[in-house]
Amino acid sequence: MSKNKKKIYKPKPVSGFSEWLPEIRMIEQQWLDHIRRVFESYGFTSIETPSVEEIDVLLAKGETDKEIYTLTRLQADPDDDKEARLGLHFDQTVPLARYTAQHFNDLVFPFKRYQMQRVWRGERPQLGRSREFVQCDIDVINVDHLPLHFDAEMPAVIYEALDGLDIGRFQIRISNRKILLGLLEHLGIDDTIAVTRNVDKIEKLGRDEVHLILAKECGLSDEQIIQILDLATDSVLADIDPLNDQMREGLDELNFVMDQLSHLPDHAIKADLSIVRGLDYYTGTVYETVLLDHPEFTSSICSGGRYDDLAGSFINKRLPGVGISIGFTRLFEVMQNFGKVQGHRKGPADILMVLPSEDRRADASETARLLRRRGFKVEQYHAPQKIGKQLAYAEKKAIPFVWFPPFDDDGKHEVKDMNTGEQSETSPDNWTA
RNA sequence: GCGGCUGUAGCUCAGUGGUAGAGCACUCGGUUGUGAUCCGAGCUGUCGCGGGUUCAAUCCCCGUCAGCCGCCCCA
Repeated sequence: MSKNKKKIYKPKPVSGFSEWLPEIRMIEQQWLDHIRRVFESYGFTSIETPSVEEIDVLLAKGETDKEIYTLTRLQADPDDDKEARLGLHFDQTVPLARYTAQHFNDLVFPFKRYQMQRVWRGERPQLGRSREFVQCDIDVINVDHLPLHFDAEMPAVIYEALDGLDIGRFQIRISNRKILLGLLEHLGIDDTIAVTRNVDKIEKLGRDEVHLILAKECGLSDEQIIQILDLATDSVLADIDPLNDQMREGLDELNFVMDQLSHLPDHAIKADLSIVRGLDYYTGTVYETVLLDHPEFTSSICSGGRYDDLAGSFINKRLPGVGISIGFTRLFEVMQNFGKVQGHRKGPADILMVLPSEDRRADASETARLLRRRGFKVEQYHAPQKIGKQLAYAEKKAIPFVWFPPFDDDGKHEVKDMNTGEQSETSPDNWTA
């Protein structure tokens, strides 16, 4: 006898693309449902844009360092460049800009929208950094002018959204780029991107290390650096003297936002001038969020900021906006890694309906329907196997109740609580868990 | 994109220059309508892939791919 082996493709995960077992997925859905409810409670409306955009759209803001996955047909003629070049979106802000410009006449401004979709970046994956991940974005966009109140609404929404998840304490750190940029202007420093990018690393590398980098890479004098680092690490806003109008404006805005958020717990909100975000399209308020109870994970799990003109590349209108984005997959994956996400239920069913025998199937189905109509989630066992087997199935799937319909015409309904082992007579009309 | 480490069963891993093992998981059984424990039996592998050295390679050498970690960047 020869083993007639069929060729099987050994399944393996693709790095940076995660998938969960049913019990974990159930928790992920609960988290997403919660976030969605909070977003909607503030009046944000849902949109969904395609996974792909034209490459030209994705690059409209001149971002070249993002690793974009492109989309081509396997059968495409490699010499045929007439095909539209498509790429998977790497964030939800660029699609939002395109969407807003495209549907400008049909949208109501200020346009408050939320978007919870996957995005793709061709990066090297590691814990908290995937190549495919879900972001939960909220943004508000208005025409010409966007009131500063919205800058304060963002952290308020995010606080509620994150507070409902089991992630321990967290801190939303807020700053305003105008403050540091004003100082750089005052000091006559032009290469603001390099400087801000390094100031952003103060917490990670320490003040001294950043000092060295700024001297070496940006060619700043000790005096300049000390002024910059003093500002970035000074957390008492009232002590800061504005050196020009830009700084004054930034300080006023930041003070206003902090003032509006005074109802939140102290630890959850902090003005932190070292937060500047490496991205240069933010023009005012900026946000970052860290997990206080898990300091070993230092990256931000929720960031964003204000931009003066979202869709300038797509429409001849000035559309200022402010937005913030929960790095959902990052957060979920990291919390899983810390053992904080533990699935118990392997399915949604509350009740497993036992099938006593084939000729009792109609009766079991009817009982199940009755219970479903009363709002219970009921799964029917598929075959009239031994009761022990049916119970073992409920046990494995962690279904909390097992329902025994009558085994014969004179029988009674019984229900068994799988946690306590207790079993008692009942009726599908009035049973409650 | 750069650097370090690692690839053996579905999972966690052990092992040897003479083509492999444990635990867990999975399947079946321990007779009637009741799970978690226990006992018994069974199933599972191109030892990541390609080449080299050797009578002989899962083991040694080279390459390659993949994964993990750090950097870069960021959610």
